[in-house]
Amino acid sequence: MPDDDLPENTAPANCRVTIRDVARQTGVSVTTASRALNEIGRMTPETRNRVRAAAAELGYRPNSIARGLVGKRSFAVGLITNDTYGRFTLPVAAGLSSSMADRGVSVFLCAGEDDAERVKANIDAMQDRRVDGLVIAGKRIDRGLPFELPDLGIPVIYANASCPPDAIGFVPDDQLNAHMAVSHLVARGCCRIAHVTGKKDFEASSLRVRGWEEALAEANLSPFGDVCYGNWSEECGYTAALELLAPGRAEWPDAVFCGNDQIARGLIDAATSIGVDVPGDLAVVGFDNWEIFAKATRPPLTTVDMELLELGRVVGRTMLDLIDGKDVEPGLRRLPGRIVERRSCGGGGADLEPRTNETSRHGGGNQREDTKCHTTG
Amino acid sequence: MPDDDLPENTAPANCRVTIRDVARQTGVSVTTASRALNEIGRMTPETRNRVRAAAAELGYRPNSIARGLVGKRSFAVGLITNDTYGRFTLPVAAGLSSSMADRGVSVFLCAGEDDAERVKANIDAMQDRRVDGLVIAGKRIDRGLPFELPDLGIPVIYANASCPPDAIGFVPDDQLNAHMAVSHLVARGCCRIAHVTGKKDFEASSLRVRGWEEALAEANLSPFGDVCYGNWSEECGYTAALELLAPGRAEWPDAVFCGNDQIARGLIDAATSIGVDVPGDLAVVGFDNWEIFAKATRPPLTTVDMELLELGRVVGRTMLDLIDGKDVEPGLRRLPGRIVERRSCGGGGADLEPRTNETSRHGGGNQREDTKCHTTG
DNA sequence: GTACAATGAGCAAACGTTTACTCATGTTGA
DNA sequence: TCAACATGAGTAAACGTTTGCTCATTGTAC
Repeated sequence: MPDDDLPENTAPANCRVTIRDVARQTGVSVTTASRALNEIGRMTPETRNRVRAAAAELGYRPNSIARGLVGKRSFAVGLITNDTYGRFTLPVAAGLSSSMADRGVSVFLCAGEDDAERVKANIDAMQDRRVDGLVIAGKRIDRGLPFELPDLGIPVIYANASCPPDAIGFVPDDQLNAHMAVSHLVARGCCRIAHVTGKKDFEASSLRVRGWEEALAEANLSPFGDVCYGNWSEECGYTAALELLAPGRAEWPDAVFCGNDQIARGLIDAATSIGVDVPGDLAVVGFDNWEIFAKATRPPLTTVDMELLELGRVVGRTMLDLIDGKDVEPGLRRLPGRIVERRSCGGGGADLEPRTNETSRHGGGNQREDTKCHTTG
Repeated sequence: MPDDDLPENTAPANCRVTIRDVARQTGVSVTTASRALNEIGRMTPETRNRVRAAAAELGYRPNSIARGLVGKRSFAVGLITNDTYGRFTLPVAAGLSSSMADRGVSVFLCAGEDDAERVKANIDAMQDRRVDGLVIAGKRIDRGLPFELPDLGIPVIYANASCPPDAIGFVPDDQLNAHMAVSHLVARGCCRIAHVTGKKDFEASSLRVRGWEEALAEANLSPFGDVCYGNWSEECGYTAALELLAPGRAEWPDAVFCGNDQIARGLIDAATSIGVDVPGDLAVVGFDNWEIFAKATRPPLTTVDMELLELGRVVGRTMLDLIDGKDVEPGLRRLPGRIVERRSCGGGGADLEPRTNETSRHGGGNQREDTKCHTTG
């Protein structure tokens, strides 16, 4: 005959303790146990504490699957990404994951790989799992899903990707970030600021160009020459530098704002190779704060950090709000980054290193100090 | 009065169609519908087809949560990683995800961030979700979890991380990969092959050193000088090159096997800067096939690809076997990579680019062709 | 002393599947 | 002709929670 009215638990060792065990141990019903642990319902503090104590003693942890089946929430979200390389997605994913984990929400990682069929299959799988929300993450702010997303009945947030008009999206504020970078150069006395960037058809490029122009205009300066477009590569920075600093030119730039850190790297290498001192003769600011590049340049690179980790966290927090049913204004939000100061714009950055003693083509002086800046004003 | 004996489905639009709907539509019981769709049990082909048709028509997709509750499987695995940067984890994760996705298994991404508490919390969360298995991924083959993992009652696989004696783990075969890289140099006629690598206390370093020695011994060659250890950085490659190629030396190497692509990058830059032609005077092979570096060197870098994506796939397939109850021999498996040929060892690689016309310190000839190789045999 | 509200707790249904059993209906073999 | 059996399909329990409802008890106001 059984000791209790509840059935014996004869489960094998690997089977976890359920709320029934807690209830039996405490001598209350499953209902009461559930309510005690979820801090809902009315009951004697004494009962609540007894249930809690039993749960702790038994090492009870609620089964998320069962909870997900009965409740409306699965406490999981899906992250669909086409960025297999992970350069942009991973910080976003890490931020998302950490901000969700604190609230008991887990993240499914789905590698879409730019293949529409695969993405569809992943989204189906996420629906089958009844995820509470979906994050679509990309590597380009002007590229989104390869197809229109139907109404899934769950919140969707686009992260670092383009999103439909009425959706909710978060991207780095490229224009503002560029503005910041250029203003940083202006504040350090630069007035002939060139811009070397990536492919022209990237929205990121055109926004950064606009930020460059805007910051210059704000300082009553004109753009130094035309924008040098390239393919985001180190080589294109190298080539652009040789052109910008060609001996035959009437005028040299005193600073270059680069569209990414690789370009900056190539540009600094080229400048150095022809005797132009960075930052003495030429200040350089990069974009991305990709440390593997930014710290490897001589001197280390002052650059823009897009704060993708924080972007991921914001996406996570917003998703939690949406899941909680709070209203969130639709639309695209552009999040500011920050300047990471190192040495390539002069001054002392965070990564102080012994100065190299390269001879400057311009006599080692800081050209910026010697030359009158003409303004457009 | 209801049209059917089954209750009306008055669910809102965002509520998905259940197996009851399929059963009702077909006029069979839920049991039969379930069996028809799962291809089990006995029934008329006609019945089975009718159920299938109804399911397709209604767009029925089984609810993974319900399925997970009743079955022993949740069709999900957890991926715990401490590699926030993602350089090593992301290919592994992508491979894992893709090989699992084909079998209907999703992957939870947990960013552990080297914080034991966080990792524990993540593992708890995964247990609460009743995952079918756990993958512990790392960025160093000689570092694992910050604590001993208790018996979870589910399969655990370590990927690119150290694992306890009786566990199952997969790592790149550093020794073999190094061996391949050096043999590649030997096959191209090099005989004074130096090795510049990262930190001495990394197991990856010592294994690669061993592979270097082994391949040399196999070719009856002696190591060229001592191993140059560094911190995996570009700068350390640069410095090492200046030392190895110093004018005062009695003998110069005719090849360098580098512990990663950044080192190779620095080394090639240094060599080029002092007039040593790569690959004319010096062949260089890297490690990692990190394209952003391997393709940016002049000439593009021949290097070792550790095939981490494939490693992830193998981990996935093994995990599926384990979940299916198949026996897998415990222990650490070392997986081979492959050489990616570019231009830094001579010959034509995949990434042909116009040759630069740098003048060689050694007269532009290929030193390797001119010099007798002394052997240890 | 009665009516009524507040309190503490339990019953049972529900979530959407899967699956061990049961059962009616042919079908076969002696 | 009847037992034994194969077949096709259904019943109901189970998975581990949550939650709407009910109910006994106690306290309170009239």
